[in-house]
Amino acid sequence: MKESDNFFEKVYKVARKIPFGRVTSYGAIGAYLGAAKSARMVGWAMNKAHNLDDVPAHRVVNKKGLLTGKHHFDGTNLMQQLLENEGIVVIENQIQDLEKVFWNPSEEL
DNA sequence: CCTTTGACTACGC
DNA sequence: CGCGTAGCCAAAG
Repeated sequence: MKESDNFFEKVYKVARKIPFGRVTSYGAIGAYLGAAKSARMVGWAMNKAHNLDDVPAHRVVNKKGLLTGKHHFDGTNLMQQLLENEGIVVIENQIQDLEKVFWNPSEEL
């Protein structure tokens, strides 16, 4: 393993630590990584995460709790189903009670 | 090396 | 309240 991959590596690391039934935002992860303004980079890392099985990308949503990345899963409601499976209420790609299920790595990790 | 992109976020109209 | 634009940053082509 190479620590040089730290950016993506950190993203994967944090993403794997997301507790069951919780979600976080790209910006929150980015902030934890020290790149708060690079929320997109987190998304890019997630894109590579497709190669990895350990990254629960479905637990990572945008700041509004919107399942923006569901199009990258399989094009259907798979992401929503996964979240609902964890006890998260999702309606129209929008996570309900976001504040209850939101997991902030900067505070809880 | 320079240009494009991309699963974001904030602000403005 | 929905859409557009701008700012942001790093990787891929």
